[in-house]
Amino acid sequence: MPKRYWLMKVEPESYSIDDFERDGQTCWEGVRNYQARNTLRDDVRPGDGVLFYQSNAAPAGVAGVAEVSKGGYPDHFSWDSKHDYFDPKSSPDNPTWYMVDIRFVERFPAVVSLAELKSAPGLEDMMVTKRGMRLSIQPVKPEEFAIVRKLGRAKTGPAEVAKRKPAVGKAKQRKPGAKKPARKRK
DNA sequence: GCCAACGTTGGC
DNA sequence: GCCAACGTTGGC
Repeated sequence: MPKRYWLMKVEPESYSIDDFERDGQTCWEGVRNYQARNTLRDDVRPGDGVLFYQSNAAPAGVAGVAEVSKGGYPDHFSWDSKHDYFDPKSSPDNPTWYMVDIRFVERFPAVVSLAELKSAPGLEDMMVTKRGMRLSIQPVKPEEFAIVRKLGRAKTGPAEVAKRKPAVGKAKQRKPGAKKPARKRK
């Protein structure tokens, strides 16, 4: 199976690119939509490329790139009655919902906004640019992925303007850890 | 906060 | 199976 590409939505209020960069890895869970579930369960494979999209944000847009580190597996939060996304229909024997793990790859100096995606040549067919598109995981064409990454890398941001302080001592060691929901329900 | 566009639910 | 009501998503 050739490498595929996806756009995954996250609400930064729940889990932002900052959190992701710090954690290095996260599980992307909380999907409670059948079409998205089928994609996670059947199509998403380790090594696939991911555009990390922040929705409900100002501006909404792609904040960076990730890679799938674990393909679809049952979303155990769905049968945890204390969890926000608990679903009584789902059980370990017969899981209704699936999730995947993603690994942090890169962060753009600034977000590639939805408006930019909509006006960029070559992205006319990207699902996320369509009105009313609510799917939380969307397939992305390899060419589209490349264009978005190029736009993101071409950005300048605070990180480039301000000079970075040279790292001192050893890098902070962080264990990629136990998880935080990708999205949160009020 | 507004509100349009979705997806789901449930009465019939 | 239809479809109205309702809850959610998500840009702005």
